[in-house]
Amino acid sequence: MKEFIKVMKALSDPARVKIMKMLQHKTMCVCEIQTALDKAQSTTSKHLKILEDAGLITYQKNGLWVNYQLADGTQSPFAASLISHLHHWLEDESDIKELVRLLPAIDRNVILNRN
Amino acid sequence: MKEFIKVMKALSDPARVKIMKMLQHKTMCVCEIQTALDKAQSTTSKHLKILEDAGLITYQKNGLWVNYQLADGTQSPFAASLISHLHHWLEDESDIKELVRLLPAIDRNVILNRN
DNA sequence: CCTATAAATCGTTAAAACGGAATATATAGT
DNA sequence: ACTATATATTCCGTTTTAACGATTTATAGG
Repeated sequence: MKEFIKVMKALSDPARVKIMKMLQHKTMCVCEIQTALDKAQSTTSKHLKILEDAGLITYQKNGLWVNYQLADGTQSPFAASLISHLHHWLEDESDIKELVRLLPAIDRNVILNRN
Repeated sequence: MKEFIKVMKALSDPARVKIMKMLQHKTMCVCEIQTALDKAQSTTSKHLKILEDAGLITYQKNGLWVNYQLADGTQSPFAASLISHLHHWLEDESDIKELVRLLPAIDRNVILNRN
């Protein structure tokens, strides 16, 4: 029950759902996700932790960067099912479509003025 | 998005998940659900309203009684999907199994000392 | 070792969620 | 009309959640 509640709670916040929808398009670092959500860095980091604890996302460290991606669902059957459904759910929502449209422009090198 | 969040939030509380699992076995009135959950009447009533708003349950009035049952999911595709998954999800959880085991003994006539 | 920097954690505040007691509503029976 | 009663709603205290700024941690590079 706890595990189920954890997954449901994790997906009960619009910012976290947006993270899931973005990660279905590409792996992203914290600063990229933060930019896309337009939230503080600490806020973004906490949302990511909640999703990770629920088994919905995973990360790989690469130097200073932490790259987040969708989990494969092996941690939790509930997470697995919802990850799968989310691939088609909310695709027609205008805010999600807008978010996805802006995704290609969101790049860590651009965000941090490098090239 | 709002509709999705509403469904997820509705299923983010153990008491409400228990209600869903009980209703998959039988239609129940508020006083029966209240007894099973061991919560105050007002609390129970509020949980039911949240589930109903999310399209997860419906009710039929019958005199003084209000009989709640699982929704058919026509109100929301998210609700439909989760109602369906919940039929097999959590079946092995000990607290759910105990709840279901006690269900046959929970009867409005017994609760209200009649007959 | 020192500096820079991406991300995580801590401290605090405001808003939302949950709980129960008390009250209101609605319907059945007299 | 009056009473009884099953459920809904209101009010209020408590707990949880989300947000941000500030600080800490961890790693890369000089």
